[in-house]
Amino acid sequence: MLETLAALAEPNRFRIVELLRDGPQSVNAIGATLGLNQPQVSKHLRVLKAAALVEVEPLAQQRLYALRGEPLRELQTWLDGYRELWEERFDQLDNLLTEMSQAPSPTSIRKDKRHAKRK
Amino acid sequence: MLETLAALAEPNRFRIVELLRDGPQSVNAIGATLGLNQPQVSKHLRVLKAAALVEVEPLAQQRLYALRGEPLRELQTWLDGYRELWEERFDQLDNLLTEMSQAPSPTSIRKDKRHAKRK
DNA sequence: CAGGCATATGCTCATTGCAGCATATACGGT
DNA sequence: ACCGTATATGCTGCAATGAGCATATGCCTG
Repeated sequence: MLETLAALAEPNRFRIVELLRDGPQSVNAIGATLGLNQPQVSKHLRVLKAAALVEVEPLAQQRLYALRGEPLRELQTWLDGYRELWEERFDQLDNLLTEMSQAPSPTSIRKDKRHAKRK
Repeated sequence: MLETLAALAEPNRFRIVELLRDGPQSVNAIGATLGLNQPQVSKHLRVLKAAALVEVEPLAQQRLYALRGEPLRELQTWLDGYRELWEERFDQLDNLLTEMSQAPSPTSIRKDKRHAKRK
């Protein structure tokens, strides 16, 4: 997960991923499209491959890099655990503040109350 | 988007986000839970705030940091554009290869993970 | 099998980013 | 006003990382 995020966080790698969304590409094709030098493309692809975000298929002397969905799917799954943050209507922070604003003694701050929202 | 990814890609920040999933926390509470020094927590929170992943609400001398769903939602939306990669059955790479490989020599599927080391 | 194309690797340099420590600032209680 | 608590900021050192350039490796074709 962290590896996926780190791989995607780099601007050029992000662009590569977006480019590969439309189908596999050769290293040179990627470099030409994005205006990157070939060695740099290879290095970025190496990182993406280490993160399992791409797979390679040699074709003649070329290497066709294709996007792999699995890591992205895992990201999706992880994000699903946070859906409640925008799907549900109640604002945790506001609730908490409203709740303790009527509590006169702030010395005893109980942080966890009913925030356990099921997961 | 890139900022969101970069913010999440850092291990400790990732842990902070996961921690804040269960509700707002003060800086010290976060540090205590995750075993981080206070200054470092503040710095990480700064990055998270710059990425709009958290919001602050001052309470007495404390600052309560709460998770914001919006950036995560945007990530979700972005990922939705890649759903086809794992939801649909057809494999783009295989299609492409089959299509353009009228070359009789079968592109031998040898998945050699190790690069040939230079001698 | 020599030569050329496509890609990978090695090296250096510059930048970035995180951790640690010290210190500054904000706020509340006494 | 003074002190303690809570948090933020500044500075330094160090490790990681990306870009550029040169070069090695792999593979096809004549």
